[in-house]
Amino acid sequence: MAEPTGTVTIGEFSRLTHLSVRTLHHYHAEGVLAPSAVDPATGYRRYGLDQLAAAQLVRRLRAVRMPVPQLRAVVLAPDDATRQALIAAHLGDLRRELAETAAAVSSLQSLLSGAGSNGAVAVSVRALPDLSALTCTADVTRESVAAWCADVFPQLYAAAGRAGGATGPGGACYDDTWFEQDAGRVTAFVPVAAPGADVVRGGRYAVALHAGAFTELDRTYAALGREVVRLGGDLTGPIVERYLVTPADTSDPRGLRTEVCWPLPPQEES
Amino acid sequence: MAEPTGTVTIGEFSRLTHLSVRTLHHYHAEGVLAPSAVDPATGYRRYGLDQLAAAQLVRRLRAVRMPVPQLRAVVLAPDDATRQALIAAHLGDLRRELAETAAAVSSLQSLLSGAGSNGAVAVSVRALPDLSALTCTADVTRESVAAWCADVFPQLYAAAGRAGGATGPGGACYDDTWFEQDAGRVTAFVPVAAPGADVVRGGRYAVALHAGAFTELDRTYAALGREVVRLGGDLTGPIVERYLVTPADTSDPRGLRTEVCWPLPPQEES
DNA sequence: TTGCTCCTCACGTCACGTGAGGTGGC
DNA sequence: TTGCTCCTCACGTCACGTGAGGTGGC
Repeated sequence: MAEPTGTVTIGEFSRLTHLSVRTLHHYHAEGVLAPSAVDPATGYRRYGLDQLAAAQLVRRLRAVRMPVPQLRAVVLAPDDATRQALIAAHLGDLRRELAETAAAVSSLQSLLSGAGSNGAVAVSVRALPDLSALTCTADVTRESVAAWCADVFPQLYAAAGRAGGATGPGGACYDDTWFEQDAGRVTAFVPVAAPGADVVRGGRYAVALHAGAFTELDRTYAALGREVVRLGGDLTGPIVERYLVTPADTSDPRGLRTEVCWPLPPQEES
Repeated sequence: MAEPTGTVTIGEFSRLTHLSVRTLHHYHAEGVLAPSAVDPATGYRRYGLDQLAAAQLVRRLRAVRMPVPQLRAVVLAPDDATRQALIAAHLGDLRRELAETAAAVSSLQSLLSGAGSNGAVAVSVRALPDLSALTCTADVTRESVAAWCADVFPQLYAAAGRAGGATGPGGACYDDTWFEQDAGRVTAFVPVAAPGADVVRGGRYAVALHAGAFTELDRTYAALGREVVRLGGDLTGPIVERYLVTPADTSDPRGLRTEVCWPLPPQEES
């Protein structure tokens, strides 16, 4: 009893869906919305009226910025549960994106309002001792580093507990290219007294205490780096962050405390 | 008494600002963040530490997706008031964008929940008479059409009042390419009894009543277009929308009522 | 002198928009 | 037969990322 559904040209389908002809070409090439028939001689496309529902869905998913490959996965989904899961996953991404934008806006406003501006960051010079510590090293990108830390630090602290307890706050070493590339080798560590542990090399460092969210760290980095230059440093070498108050300790980003340690060249004799 | 501020290489500046070297190259080429000096022999760039503040601002503005040309306008702004105004304008754009995304999400959800789905749209066939009306025609894009209507309809209704009053709801004719190109010629009209007015041509139309926000119109268009095809129409010719309940009448988008009229070919004799 | 940093092309990405140049359908 | 629609390249957009291939600085 299914009504035979008619078929229409690409121009007509364009007017029905409010998708441009070029966009329909694109979706055909990408396998997102293939016409129901293509004339083998002329290449003319015909679309079925039963494709209108899919076209509406595609239009709305693009309106919420779903990437085309995911779009294809949605329309090719074998069943409705899969489809719903893909869409829900994207809406989750979108929610995170919006939260990041909101955070970026307030970060911008705090920069403009000049809160804690211009050298309010105190920088000290310290000789940090070698530390015996439990460590974990991996190649991490900036966008995955928060998740990686949330995964690895509980494990390190648990292991430290079994080895007699942590003897100081945990931290991480970042290859200096990490801050140029937004990706690279990171070593997380938790200091312990156990003799068999790894060693985190100490040395002479310029140290600044950062109070607040990790997204604001660049302000502390800039102030600290300025001092490093003044002290004759060349801004190379692995940077150490020590997490004094972490997201595991407080849910208020303003309560976070992070020590940033930038290596200095060995002190000259004078 | 100004401290002489040192200068650093591009790699060092990259580590200080968390902007990649390639990004700094790009901002130099675009005139957003030019280095304080370029070695004429080698092309090596040097950045001043006094450029750190500008770099931080640029980084935050990009984090809220300000386009690079606007970025340049911000850093080149002659005074702080101009700068603040440009930033505020962008934050306004951003707010509108977020509102649109939120609307698109709820539109998607209403599509998925199947509210008013599958042919719940009633389509009737009517012969519309020629109308004498006050009109206003312009080339308008989809993104500017709401603002254009909000501008032009009050003027048309005011003029209609001086001409004896509107004799029916206002509306607009859209060239059929408008829905393919998202841009084109639109004629807004308000019917009046006055003899000297323009004439909006009538004819045989398939008509559907759309209840709800304009962003949901594509669903009514699809259902209506399906009927037009069934009735032998070829989906060409100018489409008429008549605004029975407009944003000027209600602040609840669900209360909006729009009649969509798609032209049909002249009735065949049988 | 050896690495390391820096340089300039130049192509790739993403989702289409925009002609260019040519052909089919009524 | 004349317009109109449709077709396929192919380049442009935007903000960089990613090598390629070569040179300067310590």
